[in-house]
Amino acid sequence: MYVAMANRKLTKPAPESRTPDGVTESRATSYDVAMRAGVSQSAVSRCFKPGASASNKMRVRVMRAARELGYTPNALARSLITRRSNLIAVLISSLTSLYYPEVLSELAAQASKHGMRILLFAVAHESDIDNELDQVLQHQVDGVVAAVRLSTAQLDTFERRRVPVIFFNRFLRDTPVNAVCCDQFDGARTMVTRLHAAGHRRFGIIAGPEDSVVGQERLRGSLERLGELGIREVPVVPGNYDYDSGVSGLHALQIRLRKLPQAVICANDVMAIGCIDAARFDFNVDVPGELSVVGFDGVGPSTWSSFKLTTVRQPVQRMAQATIAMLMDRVENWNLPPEKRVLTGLLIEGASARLG
Amino acid sequence: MYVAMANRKLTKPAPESRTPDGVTESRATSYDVAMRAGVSQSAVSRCFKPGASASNKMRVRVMRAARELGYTPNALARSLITRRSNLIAVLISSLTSLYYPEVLSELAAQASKHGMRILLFAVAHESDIDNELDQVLQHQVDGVVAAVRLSTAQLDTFERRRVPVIFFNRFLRDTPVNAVCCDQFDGARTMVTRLHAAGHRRFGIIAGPEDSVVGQERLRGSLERLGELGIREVPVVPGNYDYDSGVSGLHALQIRLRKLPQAVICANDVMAIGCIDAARFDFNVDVPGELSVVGFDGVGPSTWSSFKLTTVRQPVQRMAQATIAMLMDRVENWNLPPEKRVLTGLLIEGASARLG
DNA sequence: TGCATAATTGCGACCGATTTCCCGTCGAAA
DNA sequence: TTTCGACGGGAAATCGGTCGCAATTATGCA
Repeated sequence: MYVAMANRKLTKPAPESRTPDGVTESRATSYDVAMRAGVSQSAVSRCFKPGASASNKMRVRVMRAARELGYTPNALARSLITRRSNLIAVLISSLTSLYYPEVLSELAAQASKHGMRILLFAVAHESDIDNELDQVLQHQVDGVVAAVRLSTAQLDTFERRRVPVIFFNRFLRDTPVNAVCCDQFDGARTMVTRLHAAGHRRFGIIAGPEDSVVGQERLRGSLERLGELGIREVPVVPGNYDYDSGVSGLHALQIRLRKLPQAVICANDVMAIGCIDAARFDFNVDVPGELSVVGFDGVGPSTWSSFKLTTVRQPVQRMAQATIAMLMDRVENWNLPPEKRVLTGLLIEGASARLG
Repeated sequence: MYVAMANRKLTKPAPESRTPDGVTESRATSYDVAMRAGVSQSAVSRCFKPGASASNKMRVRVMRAARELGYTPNALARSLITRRSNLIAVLISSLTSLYYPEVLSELAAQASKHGMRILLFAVAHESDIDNELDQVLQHQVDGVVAAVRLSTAQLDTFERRRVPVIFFNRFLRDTPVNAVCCDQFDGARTMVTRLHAAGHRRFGIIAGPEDSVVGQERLRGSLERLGELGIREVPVVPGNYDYDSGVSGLHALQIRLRKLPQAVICANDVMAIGCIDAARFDFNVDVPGELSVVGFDGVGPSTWSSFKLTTVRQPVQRMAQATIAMLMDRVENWNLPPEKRVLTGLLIEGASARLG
């Protein structure tokens, strides 16, 4: 059997931290393990690779030496040569919302199943994105999950470098991209249909930010269906997805209409909750008795007794699963054609709207 | 001037993706940039390092070539040689709570300021931790922020590898560790003092999980102060931090006492909210008129009009800032002694408790 | 027992940077 | 015009792994 690393470059000075007994205080490398086990360095590498050929005898020796030295393979070095970092960049904007943490949590769980880790990029402002994207590229991530807007140019840089990108709940119009979405348009139509069937005629809408594709789809779907049902001139007030804009949204609607509408469609749950609170505490109006309020997302607090929100719940878990699955497919096989997977939301008949 | 990389290993086959004009379809390396700019590879490296010496002339040439090729330095290769990954591992348990996403968001923002990225480890079950820790080590993170429990053994593996660990809002008893905490004990005492001063005498407590140091501190502080004020035999029911256990907690207290207490101290906001809802909808009792309910954390929904929670808000932003600052100090200088930084929570006088 | 075949395992190139060492060049002082 | 120091920038070692190739050993079968 191979005895010692006689041919190891002698120029390498032993680090000071290396103690006489061969147990290093700091990180041990595969060389150290090899030396201690009396095998070659490549043998150590093989022992740590599941499919590789290695005799049982050697495997035992190496593993023992590794344990004694507290050896852990260096993922950086591995990634450098294999060109696989096992890292997924997740680009996310407002982690402070109620919705995204749930998404992130599911993404992390799914990624973990595939042996991937998540490199988090929480972008506070849209302007920061370019800086962050540069970091994404530098870290050689295997793929990207984007829950933020990306320009065509930004998308192109990933395309050129063959880094697959999956959009989560948003996409670029007129560009073939990979995306997993919940069908906001359809969800909004369904919601309107139900409200209309229950007899509501005077509607008000608190929309999402203009730059939110999800919000715009929810708005489009609502307006289209309302139009089909013969209801036009629906007042739409802007919102930015937070509680306060739900509150101020209802006030704005009341001012616009000179009275409250019968039903308010909010572009997300948190605004719907704000709207309910405004109705109850500012206008002293009963929900759903005198006013129906609906939202979108199905976040945790929507089920709280105070709200029992009528909403369209997004199948976050299935969406995350689909996202990671699509991403992994494209990590393995760069050439797969762009694909959009659209899941359907589930209408939750809470108690914040009179549904007949 | 240096003309071409004549001495570059000729064994390296030109990748197929490399097009004649030198613009690669895939990733460009510093060699490619060097070749195009007509300089050595080391020169390229220097141009990308802020402090390095390089003439203006060269800098311009290199940067132009880099731009043309879409070159981005490879962080893996850099980290391998510099032994700095610029990665911080964040170990977090339940991202689905209302509190942790805020923490994560702040940590990410602070880390970004120091040029660090966050490698996210969302541990679903305590049993997964060892697996995840192995991954943490493999990825050569520069430091760890732990918002989960770690055993002494687990902490030791980091210690041995000289990876600094900062605990966030928890710590190991009787072990010198780095930690940033909010003074839960003190916060609880303050809260009790105020409630007592307002005339409350019959208390109930909905505690956190037994394995939550934070929850136990809040409990200890509450009980100690209550004892000092002459109030003993306070009923304590267990909870697990979620809405439902706030609801069931109040029911349990009612059963235990055969009537409702005057004030319920909940180990966190979400349970307090559940408790309020239970009071209102299950017991038809007015909060704070007939029952005072208080929580801890100061999460977003605590300020909603439906709850206006009286709570002790944690200075999350300052805590995150302190955490990252401590971590970076220890990344630069391994030898700094263990330190605990304890910040004080802020009592928010909402409207869920009668405070006199 | 002998030879063909299969299973191990060592060697060395390579991934893409950083950094030290060292030499050539150029400007300034004499 | 000559000398010396500062500065610029090339060569090469290095980080810690992976993997193709070839050599060596083990095994199978007649």
